[in-house]
Amino acid sequence: MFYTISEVAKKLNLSPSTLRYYDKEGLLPFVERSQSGIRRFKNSDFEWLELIECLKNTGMSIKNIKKFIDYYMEGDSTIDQRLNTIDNQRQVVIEQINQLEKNLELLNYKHWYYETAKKFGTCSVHKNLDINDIPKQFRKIYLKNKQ
Amino acid sequence: MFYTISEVAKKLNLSPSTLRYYDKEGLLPFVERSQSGIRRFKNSDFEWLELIECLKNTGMSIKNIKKFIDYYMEGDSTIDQRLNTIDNQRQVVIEQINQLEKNLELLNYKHWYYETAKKFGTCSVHKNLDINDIPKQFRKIYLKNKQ
DNA sequence: ATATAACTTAAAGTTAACTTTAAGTCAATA
DNA sequence: TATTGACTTAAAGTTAACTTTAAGTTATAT
Repeated sequence: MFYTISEVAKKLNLSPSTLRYYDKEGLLPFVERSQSGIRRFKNSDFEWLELIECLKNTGMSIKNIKKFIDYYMEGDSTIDQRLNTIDNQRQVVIEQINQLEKNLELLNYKHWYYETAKKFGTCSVHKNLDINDIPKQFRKIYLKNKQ
Repeated sequence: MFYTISEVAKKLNLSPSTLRYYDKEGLLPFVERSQSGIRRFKNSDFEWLELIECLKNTGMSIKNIKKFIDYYMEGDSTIDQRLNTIDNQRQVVIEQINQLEKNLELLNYKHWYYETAKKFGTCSVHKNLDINDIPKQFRKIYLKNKQ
């Protein structure tokens, strides 16, 4: 069972030209062609595309994704390098999640800040707020911002 | 207490030219200047810079950050819009974390895949693996990839 | 007073990751 | 057989977010 570039693009919510660009950059050396040069994507290609999307979405550059694909094309002698790349990226993702959770805390604080301001009709309510009016989880950041 | 652009850059791990670029794009209208035109950052400016970094790190464009700052400069009449922007971004971040956690699952699977391949010295070990050799959490994705 | 290091602006340059365009080929249907 | 729509490549264009450069001003230490 084969898929055309448009079918694959639709499935992955990419544009055909993006897939052609990936191919040009060396990310899809395993994709076969018909006699006349048309790309014929197999089911097993989707596993690769999923990994490429994963690496891309977690911030790896096209160039570094290509390095990984190149390792793959080299065969079993590069298992170590591929394991390293994966483990590296796992750490990257863990760090990204931690960072996003910190960002979310700040946004939660700002949500409370503007909710409160909305209730009182003015941001100046925050100038004379008692510490007990502030939800516990926001007290630290509230005081830090007051300095 | 005032800070120069280099001091602020150092504290935030940005370059001075990035801060000047942000200023040019309208992100720092609250930063004061000395008589001779040199930027004088106050302590309260750091709260803003922290929020700008937060919005930037969670994917908001400079243009949309500027919109938020513009709302702020307009005063209390824009509390609603600012609350909306914050709530929107909270949803964005929650979605990003969910996505990253999915990505991490795939990377964890690939880690196991290459760890196993490393143990056996070849990726072809995965061709004739029994279902019981596969950690439970990876069975679904393993079978999906096999098709 | 002078050197030096940090500041200023405006404008041009860079980079990554696409996206579009132009010109052409191929396959299926009326 | 002719048209239509999908495919192809190469190359140029786009966009966001910086980054660098050039030319000049200011503040501080000797």
